[in-house]
Amino acid sequence: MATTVTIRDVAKRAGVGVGTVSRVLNDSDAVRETTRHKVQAAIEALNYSPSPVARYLSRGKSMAIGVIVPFFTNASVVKRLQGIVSVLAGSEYDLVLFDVENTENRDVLLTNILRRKMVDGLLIVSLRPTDSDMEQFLEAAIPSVIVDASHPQLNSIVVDNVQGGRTATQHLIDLGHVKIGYISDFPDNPFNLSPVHDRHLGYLQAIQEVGIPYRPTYYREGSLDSQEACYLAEELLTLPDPPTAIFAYSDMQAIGVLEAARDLGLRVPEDLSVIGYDDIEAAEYLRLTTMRQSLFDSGVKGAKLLLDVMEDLLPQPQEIILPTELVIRSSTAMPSQ
Amino acid sequence: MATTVTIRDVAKRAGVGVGTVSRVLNDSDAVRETTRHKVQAAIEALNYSPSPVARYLSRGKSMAIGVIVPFFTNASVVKRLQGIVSVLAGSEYDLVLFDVENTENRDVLLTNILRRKMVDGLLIVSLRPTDSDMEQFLEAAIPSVIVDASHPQLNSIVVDNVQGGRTATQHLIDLGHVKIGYISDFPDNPFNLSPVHDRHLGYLQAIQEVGIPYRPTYYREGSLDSQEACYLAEELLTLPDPPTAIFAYSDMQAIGVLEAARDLGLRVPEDLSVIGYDDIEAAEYLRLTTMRQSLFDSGVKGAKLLLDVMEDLLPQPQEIILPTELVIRSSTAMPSQ
DNA sequence: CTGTTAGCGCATTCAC
DNA sequence: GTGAATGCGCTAACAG
Repeated sequence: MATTVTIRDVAKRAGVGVGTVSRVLNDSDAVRETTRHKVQAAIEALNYSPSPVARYLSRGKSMAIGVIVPFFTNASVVKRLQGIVSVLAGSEYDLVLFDVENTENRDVLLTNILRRKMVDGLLIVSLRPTDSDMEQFLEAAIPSVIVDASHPQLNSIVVDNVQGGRTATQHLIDLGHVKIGYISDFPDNPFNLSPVHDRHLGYLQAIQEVGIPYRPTYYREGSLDSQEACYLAEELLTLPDPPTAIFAYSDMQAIGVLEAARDLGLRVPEDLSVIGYDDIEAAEYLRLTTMRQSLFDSGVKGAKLLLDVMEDLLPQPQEIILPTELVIRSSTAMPSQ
Repeated sequence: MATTVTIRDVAKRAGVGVGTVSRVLNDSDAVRETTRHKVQAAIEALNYSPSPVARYLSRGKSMAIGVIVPFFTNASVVKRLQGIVSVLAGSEYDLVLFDVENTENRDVLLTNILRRKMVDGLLIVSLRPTDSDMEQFLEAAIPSVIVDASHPQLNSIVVDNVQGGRTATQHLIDLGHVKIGYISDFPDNPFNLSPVHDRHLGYLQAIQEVGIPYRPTYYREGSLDSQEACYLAEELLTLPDPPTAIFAYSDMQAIGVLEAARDLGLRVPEDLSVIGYDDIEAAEYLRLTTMRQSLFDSGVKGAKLLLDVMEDLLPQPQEIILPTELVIRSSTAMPSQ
């Protein structure tokens, strides 16, 4: 039957004590070769492998890393997660995935994970801990890294979104655009305020730098959803004096803008320039000009940093800033007139 | 300090025994109201929550569901996973994610997961267990469900890929195409043989049904990667007598075909019709005609089935067949001449 | 070097 | 109803 074989069975079979078996399991050096072989033979014979759970209970380590992601349906989040998976798969840690879809959910999750010490390390994607969260963090003392958000007291992997927003807008300006619309994510999104704020700030800085006045009518906000962005873009494009270029907060939204243009019979880039942000895969297929932030790489870097922190317990919170890069494809060009 | 608060602390604080605390934790009915309140107060005061690990050890359940996915970078796999996440997030189970990138990896993983009983249930995506795996499955007796693959002895969620392949090809034929290329995944892919075989079979059936001879030159195979598919499509399209339509095994590959057409200055659908399979999100943006298989839904159904199996221990392996649907967009049309 | 023992935190009998 | 004792499988500290 499937009657679990325990360390005791192995010990008996090998004619040794459980302590010895435990030693060879954790390859302690203090075991005679002959004994080690006997034990290993017994392990083979019994087809034994130790229970990670019991090990955890006894040792206080779960050998698991928790990954908290918001809106797992979001393309850029998935891309970051892929980076995380790629490094964790090669580690000895299991990856426990938590999806956060709303704020209540979020709080409960964080509290449980932290209090119960369910994991040895925590990777938080695109979510900024509140100040009250921080107490729990400090209390739980679980090594953590935030990807795409930051907190002074926590390790984080970020990009300079102000700069990114500036560069994107600057690209449009360089092309000769003056009437530049901006489609944003909700800035009061309870999850991850800074990137949406920063990117918009970059946009503002760029236009103000060259003396383009800010036109509130050119600003729209909605969720990270191409449908909704499409709708917002149509609003912008049917204005009496519509923008000749639109900067979208994310590629998903830029895709919505592209659809709006198509629906309205506008050619891109002849009649309308569109620039996105992220460089998700679809951006390439659609030949969308965008600000690339190394999504996958942010996951890789975050996971590696976490692993480091878990080993050395680096005392100082690190903040790694990843570069951002303008990728010019075929969705931006000079305004037609 | 972060000194974990245990059930014992709660018991002491409430002036009761640990047994009683345990009872209210698992809301056993056999507890007096007043006592229950005392205990709950203590729990609140101490900010206590039980350790899932200890609970597991004592009860034999890990409260975790393992999800094994191959090539986590694959868009359709991600989509299925999203469906799984959406239902598991609402359950009391944690989701432990395992990524399989090669066959050795795969075997080790499966063995470990099964032998160690790390999880209470297992969801396997797009991977078919070998016969030798099956021994382990039966031995471990862990409730399992396979999504997008099947095995007579295991629960599974599948689509009829032969039918899907037929329908896709038939659509091209109905449009008037005769010279129909096919770009496949590797059929000797060690992971998931049947869909790639089945879909091609559907293609063959469809053309033979109407008397179109099979032309081996119109067949190419490569990985599920748009780059590679692009290359293969260029081979097809630069043939002396090139196909007027191409059926790609997956949308990702169809996207590669689209790129090849663009590189070659071919208009889609005027000069070339392209049909994909899956209906991933990008397919919509690109207005790609494709065979939709409800990726997300397959994850949802799989997770739900697993949950059911874990509760009732349905003895009979279920096989749920999901429908497939032709989605006509703008990448297919009549051949130009 | 190696056997024995005492927990890890909780669920579960078993008496009271 | 409720408290005390036992065990889940393993590690670690302690003798020998």
